[in-house]
Amino acid sequence: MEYLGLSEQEILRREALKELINLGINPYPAAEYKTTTNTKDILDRFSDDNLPEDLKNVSLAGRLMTRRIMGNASFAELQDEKGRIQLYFRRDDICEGEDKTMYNQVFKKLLDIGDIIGVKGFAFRTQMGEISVHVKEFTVLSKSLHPLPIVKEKDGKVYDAFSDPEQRYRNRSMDLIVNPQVKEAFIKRTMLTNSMRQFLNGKGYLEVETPILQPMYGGAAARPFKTHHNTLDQTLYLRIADELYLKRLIVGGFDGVYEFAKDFRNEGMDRFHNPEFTQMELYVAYKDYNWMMDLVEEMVEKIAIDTNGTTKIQVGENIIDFKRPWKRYTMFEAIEHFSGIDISQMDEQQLVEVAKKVGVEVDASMGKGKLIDEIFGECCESKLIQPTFITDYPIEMSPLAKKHRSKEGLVERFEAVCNGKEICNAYSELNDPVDQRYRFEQQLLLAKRGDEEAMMLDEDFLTAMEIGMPPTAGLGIGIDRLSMIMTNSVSIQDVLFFPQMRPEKKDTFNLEDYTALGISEEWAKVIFKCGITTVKQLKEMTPQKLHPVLCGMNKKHKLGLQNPTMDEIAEWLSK
RNA sequence: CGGUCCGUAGCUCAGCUGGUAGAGCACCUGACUCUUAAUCAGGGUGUCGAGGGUUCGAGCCCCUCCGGACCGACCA
Repeated sequence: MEYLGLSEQEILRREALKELINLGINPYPAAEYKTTTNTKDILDRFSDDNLPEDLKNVSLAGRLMTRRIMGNASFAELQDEKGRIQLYFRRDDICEGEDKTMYNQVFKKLLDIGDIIGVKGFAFRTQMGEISVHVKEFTVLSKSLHPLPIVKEKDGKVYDAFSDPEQRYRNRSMDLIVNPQVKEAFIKRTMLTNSMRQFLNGKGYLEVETPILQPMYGGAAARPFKTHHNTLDQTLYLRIADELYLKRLIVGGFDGVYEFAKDFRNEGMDRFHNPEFTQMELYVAYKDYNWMMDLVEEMVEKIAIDTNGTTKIQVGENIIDFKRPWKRYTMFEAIEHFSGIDISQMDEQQLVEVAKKVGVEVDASMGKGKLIDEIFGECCESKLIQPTFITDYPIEMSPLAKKHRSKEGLVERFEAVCNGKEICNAYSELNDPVDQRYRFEQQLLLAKRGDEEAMMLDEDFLTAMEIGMPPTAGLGIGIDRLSMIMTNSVSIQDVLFFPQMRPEKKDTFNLEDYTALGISEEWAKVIFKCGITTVKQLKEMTPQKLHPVLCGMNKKHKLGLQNPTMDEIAEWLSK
């Protein structure tokens, strides 16, 4: 009964599990398995002439990935976190006495690909020249009941790769086991954050944590996820940014704070967007955006070297070079450079004309700033492959950035664009509480015009600013986007372990529906498994049709149930 | 939300003009004490994503739905 719904291979593995237990072998032992080495260590340190002493007696553990059985000797491959190594088993080494069970039964019959075992033995080189471990003793550490995809490789060419994106994302464990390059991308992502953290700590900035559940969302233009706190009987939002909290800490007297923040935006999903994503935000007192540009260049250059050993990164068809200094354009310069149109002196009506000309869909809710941003997006962004700073944005788009020190209508803001996508966003932060209140009020006007993403007015934040915030430079840098570039990934899903997916919809089994017809629990499950998942479907059957189906299932899956008679089935269907 | 494509065995995929579900690997039975995509001899293990329709007959044609990928919209 318990095997119902399982494939042949899964049933066989469960039977092997029982057999192991019958032989007195615990397939899931509790005790620590002491290892002395790992696959990579052996391969690195092996020497034909002068084998290190400790490799003459090794203990290591991992997952069995292939087996090549040749009667009384076998080769297998063991995979651990660091890699793979070949194992050599001989019956008479595994079983010293007359009892050959450990080899003939346990190794040959009861182990499967995917099982986790520990082995003891010695390192050696085979006649064909492959460094291997000659196994003297093995221990089952975890029996695998679910078959793995079988991926074969020869001369660097991979056969039967486990490549279906849906399967891979839904079953990331499997993906990581059989696709080593997937693991590498995630290791690189961690190297990236380690590198960034090290850089920031080295400058003396303090890593902090601020609320993810916020009574009011702000710091970015986006739609939030909304939730509710029962005790407070209050609406809370998952943060879309942590900017407004980090600035309160600057007000509080920390001169450099940063946070690796999971942010949440309730918007579309595509290969550049996941509803939850990671951003690093940094605020440093007494600095401005020019200073911050230098910091970003220095930091990202270091990250490229730390993750890839070079400033030149292959991304798709392009080689992107993060070596300092990066190109810098003002936004107006960039638009003029790529489109030949100088919009720096234009009014809103003229901008509408330009926007239409370059192919932007214009609607009434768009202010001057939005129009300029759209024109930039259309003309420039995708053409900026090498890391480039775009500076001096229109004030309407940037309610938290300080007015430009010399250019009317602009703010001291920059973005770094790379491979056609924004990777960071930074300002000389607005610290004038009067101006900040005015900017929030302008946002409210935009909201009235229909801009769904206009910011809310945050009184608590304004109070903090009224206490007095030092002049401050702020930065937000997209960790997922940067990881995509550093790992040459085409989709954000390749740098998130568990990207958001729609849940698989499965028919739900409702036992009472069946027992109400006088069907036993066992047979109800069988009927459900046959694909008759509703009572309505069941009623449409005839006893003549159903009887052989059920008896067939019973026989095929070795359920050992008493087959129902035709009359019994007729009775179920008649109720 | 719109367009294009996809969903068949544990995995990768084939399946013609509608006519009894196929291959490789995996798996099962057997052989083999240095193999490595091991090999050799046998064995097909499947609600063809779900539901409905057309038809004598549907994996294939039509409709609806579910899930996914890509492009676009939206989203800094």
